[in-house]
Amino acid sequence: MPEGHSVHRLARGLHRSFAGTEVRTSSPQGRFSSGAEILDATLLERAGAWGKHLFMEFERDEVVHVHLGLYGTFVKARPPVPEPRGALRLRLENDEWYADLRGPTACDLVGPDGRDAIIARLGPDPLRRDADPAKARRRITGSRAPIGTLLMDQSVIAGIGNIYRAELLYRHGVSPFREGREVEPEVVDAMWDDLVVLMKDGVRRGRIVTVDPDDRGALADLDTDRPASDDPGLDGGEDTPTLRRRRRETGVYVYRRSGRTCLRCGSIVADQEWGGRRLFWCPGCQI
DNA sequence: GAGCTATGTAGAC
DNA sequence: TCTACCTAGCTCT
Repeated sequence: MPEGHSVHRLARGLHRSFAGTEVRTSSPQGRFSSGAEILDATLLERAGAWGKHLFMEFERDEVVHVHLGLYGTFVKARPPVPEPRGALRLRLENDEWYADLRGPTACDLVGPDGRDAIIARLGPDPLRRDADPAKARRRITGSRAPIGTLLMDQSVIAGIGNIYRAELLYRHGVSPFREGREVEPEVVDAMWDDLVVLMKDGVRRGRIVTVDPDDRGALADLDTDRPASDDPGLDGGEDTPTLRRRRRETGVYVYRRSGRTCLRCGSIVADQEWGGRRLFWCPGCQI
């Protein structure tokens, strides 16, 4: 599910399985046929991510840029390699692994200059060691745009999506409608530091959890009639539809919890359509 | 099984 | 501002 943490996780997985090997490439769907033909049997040197953008760098300065968009998937598995089905944009194969890319917004051969041009449009990425949070602070505290809009702008911070936006603003008590310049610089810095921790945790878990451990039981009580402590395996291991649902419900404070009770103040979590996306916030806690 | 919804962006108009 | 992308999890029947 493509917010920045999942793209980084994906890039690491592809790097581990394909870097240093000659990769067979194909585009059964046909929409990346020319690229797949050029890349076939070429050495993959590295895979990496910047925000929600994935880059696979091959020998001879060939670079593939992938953006999963809203519902793209890139799934890696061990052979036997199944017959292609559906709209399979790109398949990577070596002797140990194969990986199938479906439904991306972007899958292009861009070269080093194209990669650099894409990165130049992006703001600092909290998951990268070379990130400069001062750039994000300057963009936010110098803007009249609402902080809820700024956080989703990938040129301000790369990798945040709708969930991290909603949860980060909640955790810091900031209304999404407050102008960027009205948010104190020390609050922006605290939000950045928090985001680094949350997104690293997201990479490790493979899912977004923003609720502090002490709050999880209380939130589960609000969302269901049963205490969370009755549910071993809530934090991993066992995987059933019920557990998946309860993990999602207890993993976030406000995202897709509209109409439910805020854990901290008892207000009803609100939502509205805003800039083409659904916005979730607590009118009591976030000012 | 059908229908709905969504963690997003690029490009056309 | 609208549409394409055309997946996959969830809810309802």
